[in-house]
Amino acid sequence: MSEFSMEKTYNPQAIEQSTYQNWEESGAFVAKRVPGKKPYTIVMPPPNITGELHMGHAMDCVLQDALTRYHRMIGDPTLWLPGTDHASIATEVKIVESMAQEGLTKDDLGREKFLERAWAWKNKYGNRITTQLRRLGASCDWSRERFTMDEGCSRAVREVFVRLYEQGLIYRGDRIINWCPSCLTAISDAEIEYEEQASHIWHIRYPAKDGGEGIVVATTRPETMLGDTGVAVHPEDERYKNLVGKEVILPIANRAIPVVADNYVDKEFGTGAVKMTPAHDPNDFEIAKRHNLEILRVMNDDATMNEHAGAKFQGMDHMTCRQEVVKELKELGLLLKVENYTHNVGTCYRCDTTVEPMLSEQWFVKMKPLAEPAIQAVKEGKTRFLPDRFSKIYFNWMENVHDWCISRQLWWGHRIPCWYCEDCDELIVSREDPTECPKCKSVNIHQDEDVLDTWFSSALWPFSTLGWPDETEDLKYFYPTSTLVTGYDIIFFWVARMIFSGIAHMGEVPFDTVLIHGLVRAADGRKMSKSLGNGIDPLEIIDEYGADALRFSLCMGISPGNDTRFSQEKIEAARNFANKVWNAARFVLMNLEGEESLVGKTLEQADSWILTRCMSAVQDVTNYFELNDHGLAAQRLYDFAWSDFCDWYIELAKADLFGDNSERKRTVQAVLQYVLKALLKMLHPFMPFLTETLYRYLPGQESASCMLSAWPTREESFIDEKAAEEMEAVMELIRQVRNLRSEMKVQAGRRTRLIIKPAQGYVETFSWAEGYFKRLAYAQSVEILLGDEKVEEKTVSVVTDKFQVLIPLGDLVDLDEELARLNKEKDNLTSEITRSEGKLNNAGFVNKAPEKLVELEREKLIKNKAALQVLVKRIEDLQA
RNA sequence: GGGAGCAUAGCUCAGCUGGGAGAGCACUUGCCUUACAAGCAAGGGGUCACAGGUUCGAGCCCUGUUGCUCCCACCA
Repeated sequence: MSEFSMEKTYNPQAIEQSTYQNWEESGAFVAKRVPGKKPYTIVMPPPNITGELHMGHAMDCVLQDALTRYHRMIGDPTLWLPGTDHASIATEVKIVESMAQEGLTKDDLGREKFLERAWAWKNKYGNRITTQLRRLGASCDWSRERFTMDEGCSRAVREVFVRLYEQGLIYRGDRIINWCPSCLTAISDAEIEYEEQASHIWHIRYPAKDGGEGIVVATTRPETMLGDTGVAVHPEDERYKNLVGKEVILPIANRAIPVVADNYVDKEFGTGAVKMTPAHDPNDFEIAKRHNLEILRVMNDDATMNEHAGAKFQGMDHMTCRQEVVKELKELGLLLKVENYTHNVGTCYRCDTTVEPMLSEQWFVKMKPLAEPAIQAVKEGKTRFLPDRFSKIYFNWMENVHDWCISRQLWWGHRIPCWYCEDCDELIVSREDPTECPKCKSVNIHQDEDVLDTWFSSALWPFSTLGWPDETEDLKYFYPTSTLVTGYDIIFFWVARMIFSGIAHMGEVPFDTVLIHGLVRAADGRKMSKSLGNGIDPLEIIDEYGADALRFSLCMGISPGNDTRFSQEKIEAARNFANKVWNAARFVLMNLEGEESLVGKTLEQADSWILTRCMSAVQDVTNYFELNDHGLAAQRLYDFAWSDFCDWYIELAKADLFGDNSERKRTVQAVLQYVLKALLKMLHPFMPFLTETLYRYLPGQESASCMLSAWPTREESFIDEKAAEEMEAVMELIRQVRNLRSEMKVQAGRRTRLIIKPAQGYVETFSWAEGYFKRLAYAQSVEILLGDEKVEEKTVSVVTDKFQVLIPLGDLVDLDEELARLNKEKDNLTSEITRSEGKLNNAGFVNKAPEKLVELEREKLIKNKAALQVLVKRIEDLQA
């Protein structure tokens, strides 16, 4: 035995940082273009620089890293491109918050100073994030790291904006947009979250101008009536036919407004009459356009009422105004009814403030022409979603998409490349910053104050990061990318937009496969969130349990697209597994004497068994990686490592390792080495630190780096099903003996004789396995009985289709108990036989089931019948 | 209003194209057996939500029902 020494317990802290540094410095993460060879490419969903990484990022990162490492090992030129996102609104909100603690506002600083702060923020948090990714073990190509606001990405943004503008796909116009009164910016439809709120629906009478009853409208936002410029009814509504074309008086404001007929109105809902507030409701806006109604905005940007609401309400917050309006209507006797009503209220996804639909001049992307080819591409399978059900979500969104509001009244982001001429009103959209108006040559031009929606730049990520609009070598080689790994929560925000952008600007979809994963939830199933305070910091977990344990716990037992819960038990189980692998390797390494090859070795059943199992694991794990199913791959490895390799083969190997047959010893050393190496390689995508460390301890020249080693392949010559099956029989006997001893409460250390009567064909098998029985089944001696000899001693026994084993236990044997046990066994066997016979007597089964299955059933029946015979005889003997 | 997911052991979840229900944790029992007590061995525990249907055969496919979760949607 060598002087080899490893800690008894795996200590990840001791190795992780230096291992990572070693990888990174070696340049092993840097992707190389290999002409003629198809690359494997992943662009990392860039984390926001708003703060720290959370568990969701960790999961996303780990899944990508596992795929990256797998593909690197199977020999693909592999690129995993990392980066971060400026996250315009989210970051700006954070910065404004931090400024508020110093008593500062944006206006105190001014745009320039504010942007200085923002860049400082970016440097701080951007670095923090990349550090965190390194701690997780992310093997991404840092030499290609990008930021959505770096020079290249900004150039791409500008190019796309100008192109789309030139193609008429970007336009500026007055539309109803979602306005966040707290962030003071427009936001897109996708940035709204709906919350169900208990509220009321107010029924208000608008008297007729000619003094008649007028009309009753229903509304959930009474304060907006101040901006009403009409009332709409259904054209076929008999109740209101006589009012259409006439005017009613808008109470409080005392303005006369027309009643119009429009098909949009639902006769059945409310009173069947809808007040029209075109400046504060998208539907009303559309109807107003059809009927040339006036558009009157009554709210300021901060959701207070403006001068159009009337002197009484001007400057009042709209919710206060609501109360006042209701009060006044009541006094006027025009408030007919107040009903309880719950409805969905849109809120800002960044600050949770209720958004107000408002008329505003903004920039938009015309979506229809972009969406159509994007729908087509996924329908044709050019990009496939995994799991497939997410393509439905994608289609549903794409097919109903509205024009995309892309301008934001913020400072942190890509400034809109548009200038206005103050002299001739010319609008200049340009790739280069203009110095004068191209039309009137005036130098009095100023740039649009707004920035672009943050998703405008993320939409270009798969190609802007590779150098577009330049035709770089990277772009030509790595685009389109292979797999996009992301959570289902950003399919609309991001995935959909990347797909149409890729098609529009590259002429090709950006990736083959979109692998969607679920959310990481807290142990109780709730979402991890800052407001609940139940978030878990991945770094804390790494500090305590190690990165590999975290990684494995995020992969084990997950299924594609489904949420998973993060719990103490899971991380501990993963940590224990890492420790198990560590110790298995420690044991193997302690018992090696240099490299030992399998070439020329004579394998015994146990060796063939583990090699056959190993090949099966190689095949399965490879297959699971190809299917992008991390959960199954991790599970398969766990079982193979723990059950097959540790619990069985290492235990079986001890007999030879500690024995005096040097040839056997060397064979077992070779097998242990081979299987351990294969195991470490397959585990590497999940547990890179542990496997890399152990791998480098292995003797042999291939062992410079696990990360750069070749993925194991299925070696047909190692597969010996017959030997494996014999070994299974031996293992079965060992289990049965252990079971019997346990049931009989045999003292743990007590050794006994084993008397084995092999079934036909198993004589050899059990003869050579004597050593294993001694070691693993507490046998003092093993007797193989070939005939029908009666055993006179008091024994307990087990009968299976492969053997009968008898254990003389002297006083421990209670004859009645043993008989009862055997009779129970007999019942089991009998019912098994009945079941088999029933199946085989069923013409349907015999004729229609696969032949192989029928044959198996027949064999089973024959074996069970034989076993039953033995059992019956045994019972008779005992009773005699 | 539309769509999706989930329902399997006490808990958390696997279960590939249908062919005798699995893991981890928890629980019971016995073990410090010279890799590992973060361990070893053995064990208990499940009408696979419910009702129909297809099939020789259903946890798996089809229809419906119930319960929970989520997403989308401009009904005032």
